[in-house]
Amino acid sequence: MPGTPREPRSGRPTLRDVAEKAEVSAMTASRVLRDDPRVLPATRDRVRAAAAALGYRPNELARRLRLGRGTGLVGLVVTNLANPFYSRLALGLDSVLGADGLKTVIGNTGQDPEAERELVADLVGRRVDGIVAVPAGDDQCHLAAAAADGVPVVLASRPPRGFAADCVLVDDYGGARDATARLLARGHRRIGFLGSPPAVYTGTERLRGYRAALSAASLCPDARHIRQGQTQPHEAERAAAELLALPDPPTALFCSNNRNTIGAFRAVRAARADVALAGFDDFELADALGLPLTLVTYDSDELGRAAGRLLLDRIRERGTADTAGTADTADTADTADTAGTADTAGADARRVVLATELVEYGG
Amino acid sequence: MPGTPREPRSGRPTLRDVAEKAEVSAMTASRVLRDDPRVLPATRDRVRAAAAALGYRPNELARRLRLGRGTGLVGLVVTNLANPFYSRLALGLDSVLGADGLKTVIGNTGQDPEAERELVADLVGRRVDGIVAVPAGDDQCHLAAAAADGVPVVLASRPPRGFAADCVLVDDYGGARDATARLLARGHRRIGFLGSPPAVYTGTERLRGYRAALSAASLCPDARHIRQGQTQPHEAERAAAELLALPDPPTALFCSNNRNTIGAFRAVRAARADVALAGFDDFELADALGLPLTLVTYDSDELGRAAGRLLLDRIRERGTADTAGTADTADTADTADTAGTADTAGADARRVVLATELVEYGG
DNA sequence: CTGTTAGCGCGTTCAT
DNA sequence: ATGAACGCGCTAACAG
Repeated sequence: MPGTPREPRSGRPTLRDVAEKAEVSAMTASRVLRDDPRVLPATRDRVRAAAAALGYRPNELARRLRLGRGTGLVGLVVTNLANPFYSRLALGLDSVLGADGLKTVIGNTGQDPEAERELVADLVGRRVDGIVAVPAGDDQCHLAAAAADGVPVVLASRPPRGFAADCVLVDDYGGARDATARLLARGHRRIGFLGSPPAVYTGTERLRGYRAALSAASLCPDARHIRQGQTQPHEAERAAAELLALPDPPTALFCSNNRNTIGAFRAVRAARADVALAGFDDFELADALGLPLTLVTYDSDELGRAAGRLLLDRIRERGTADTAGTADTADTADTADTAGTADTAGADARRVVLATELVEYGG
Repeated sequence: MPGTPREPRSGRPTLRDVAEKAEVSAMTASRVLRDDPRVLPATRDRVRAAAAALGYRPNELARRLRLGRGTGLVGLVVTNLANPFYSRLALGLDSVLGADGLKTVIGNTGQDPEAERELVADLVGRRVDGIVAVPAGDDQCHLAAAAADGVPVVLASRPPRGFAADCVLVDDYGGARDATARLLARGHRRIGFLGSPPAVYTGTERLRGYRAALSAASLCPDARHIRQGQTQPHEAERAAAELLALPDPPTALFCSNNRNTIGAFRAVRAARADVALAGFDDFELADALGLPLTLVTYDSDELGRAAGRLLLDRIRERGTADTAGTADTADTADTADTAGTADTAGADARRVVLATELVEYGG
């Protein structure tokens, strides 16, 4: 005979084990454990006892496979979980998903685009019910592919490029503009900029905001005062130090994220320079640095929660829509071949933008 | 007829779809996609083309179910992912697991013991291949149950209570003792203690270390100078302020974690008091606070990596051991009833302890 | 109320 | 080199 018939399976007790022990069929056991009412109380108790004795836990995977309702898993794709920004995102996301019985699978790419591709492919293979991603580079083909495969995708902090997907953004432009404007209002005229690599969406948006504020004040930003490309505080510190060493150094700095703000702070303090500091992102102890600091803040947990809500909507949408095709009982057989084109029906992509707020520290 | 025979299934293309399109049997398609060599190159190409055209992705879940080799998922149970301590743990863990093709499922309990129970049960139901946990309270029954169910469990930062499991710890006692000893060496005699609730293992171990240092200097710690129970910086700040307001206040404070250190720092600065500060856990900007600070540091990523390695060992162990029972072809049927007792065979529980180091900031 | 049949998507075993 | 049957663990549909 092909399969080994009734070998004492290695691992955990199965539904049939429970059924045999309770001397009922697997079906009855299944009903009991699913709290199906139409079961004789006596039988129910026997089954429950058997299950308890065996330490039976239903195999959620097999069940989901049978039900075809998805895995109850959502993939989270980020570059660096150690960054508080991402860990808060993860937390906010998980809190919303968890309330709906979904679990979050983390995928840390460490800035590697190739790792990101593989990760997304792996998640799709695992049949996650959805993906929340903060893509590292500007190539989002893998996400587009996943979306085309019918996996709901939500982007956080960056908009989709080249395909349709929901996203939740921060008001990068407005926040940066307002913070820069505040420096201008204090009389600063030479304001430097420290930011992430140009490929990073948030960084360039914030640069746009910075430029807009300068333009509004009829100022032309000095190209030598703009430094992009710093990812870590020590890189930012070095870049800031170089700006401060210029013949006519800036009297204020705007930093496009907390890594750059912290680096700039160190440089300014080391140089004992009288330079005003402003930056995007709040961070712990920002108020304790002994330097005046203007920060653009926002609710970073809400970023994750909003992403979670968008995703949940799409997941539910997919669950109910099902076979709501246009033509009914179509028998034109040759159309079957052209299947496989994106199934991104539903409503158009939504975009949530989180407001920012300016706070002043130190002084 | 029962099951709807050949309805155009809703979701994604399946192996059979590929097979039909390539005009081969499902088996052949399966072989091609698994790179089985014994297949005619021509057939192989047809199948590959069909798969590509359909955008086919093998269902990893169904595959794993069939193979019975587990899900490739590992559960991580922590109280607060927003705390850098836990996010680094997650990162270190995921880096080790990812190299072996395993994915990490996060479970954030938010200090709620009940949530922790449910979470662990859910993870077991999902058939994770293992669990890494930092239990919140001292009741670890749920973890013990999981372990008894045959799921490898590794504890991080706290030892198992009431059952056998691998764990990776930090040298809480030694680190706290050394830091306190350094304060003593500087001439301090009244040293306060700020720490987490008594139920937290690390907190009480660090308290033990603090006490040991005092004893070694023939000092008896003043009970009024010991404050446990602070979880957040603002609670710690308040507690520290109360210590500083005492008739004969401590001239130095030892804090059992970074939440307490940060709170204490704020209190000391607010009071402009000349109080020396020491604490467990490093944190960003600790060097920039303008106050001398002695910190007990350790490699918090390594905590996660070590946990990952321990877990991987156990998972592999379980994979190979399989049916290595003692008796062969045993037919003594009545022993089947007593199944369900812990299967925690393998080697005895291992315990990894991470070394700590003292660093001095500020000054 | 309970048992039988069938199949989710896949891979192993045996046959051709 | 390819295909048929069977089962992983579980449940919806139909009997009885």
